Amino acid sequence: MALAEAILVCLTDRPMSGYDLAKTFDASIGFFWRASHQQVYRELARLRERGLVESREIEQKGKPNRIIHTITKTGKEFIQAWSVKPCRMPSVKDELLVKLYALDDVDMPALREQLEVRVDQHKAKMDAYLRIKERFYDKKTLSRHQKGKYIALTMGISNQVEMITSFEKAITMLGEIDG
Amino acid sequence: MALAEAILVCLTDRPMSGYDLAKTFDASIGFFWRASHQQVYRELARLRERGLVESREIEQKGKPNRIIHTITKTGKEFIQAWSVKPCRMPSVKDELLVKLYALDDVDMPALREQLEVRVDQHKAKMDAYLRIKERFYDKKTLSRHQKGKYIALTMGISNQVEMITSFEKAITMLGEIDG
DNA sequence: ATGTCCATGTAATCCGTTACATGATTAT
DNA sequence: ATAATCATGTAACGGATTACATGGACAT
Repeated sequence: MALAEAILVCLTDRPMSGYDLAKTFDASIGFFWRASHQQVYRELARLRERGLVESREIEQKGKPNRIIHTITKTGKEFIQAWSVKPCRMPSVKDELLVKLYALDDVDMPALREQLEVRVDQHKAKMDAYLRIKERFYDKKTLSRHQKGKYIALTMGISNQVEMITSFEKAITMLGEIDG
Repeated sequence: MALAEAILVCLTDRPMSGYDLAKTFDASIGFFWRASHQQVYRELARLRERGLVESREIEQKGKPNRIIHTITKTGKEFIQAWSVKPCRMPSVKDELLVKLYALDDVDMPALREQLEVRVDQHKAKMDAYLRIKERFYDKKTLSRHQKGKYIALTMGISNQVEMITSFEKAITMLGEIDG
């Protein structure tokens, strides 16, 4: 239920359209909270109803008009209040680990291939994060505003590294069983 | 959408009641796929309709009757087929990282406390995993059936370790900003 | 007395995914 | 020609969460 909050957080940075938001949920903040464009549009409608954002249409020629959403004072109070509330552990749901867990009843070559695909996916993510880190966050000049994003990104990177090494180790351990 | 599969995987181990399943989704397999007892009961009804499990009631005195679910031949074929299909990346949703990301608009002492709570939660999880590993999986005598669970558990542990160190690092980095 | 364990579920609501829908502009 | 980008959404479905509901046994 933190989609509302995540959207408001994005809007504290600058006013944005639903389209812009959908894109940032596919990158930057999307590394910690994913959402599709449909979810974003639906949630924006709700936020508007609750008075947490204000929206105005901007005419464009040759392109569809944009609807720019701005966080309201109530919206800012809302995220302040949210920030103090304790939050839950993220729920774990990893189908690949379920397959590993079920090793006995699973097609082994297929599983091994899926593990390798997974390693590659984590490598791709890691590369993407590293590129962003190098491009946008020069360690010497970090404003407080950037700092949080920098720390979160750093955690994202070390998390990917850990995933890569531990899936690779899993592949080795599998090899030992029937190799 | 892998709850059905996760339940079937549990039932390959031994026939179980919904209550038993709900408990294992709160431990063992629940480390990789969480589900509440309501979800389990609903999914069991569907699996029965699809002929993937068979259920029979067992009378008890002094306690409510148990309904024991057994995986059918069709059920076993179903998980074989599932095991070959590629699976998705787990979706990331971590409210605490969103708060870190939004550092500028957040109550700092509250955030720091939440980070510390989080470190403790990961430590508790790690301890729980380690205890299970020691109790049930003696490295020298691992059947193929145990092996997958052992590898998955090992990954769970190193994942927790990584979380602990990287959240601790985040706390240190936060301290540097205004300490 | 109070609470926890056993064991089953229903109902309501909310969140997430998939598919559908439009239509001009720009790049290959 | 074909596809991607910009920009907005709706509709249907399914998964997840929260609350409600029952009722005996047993421990503190």
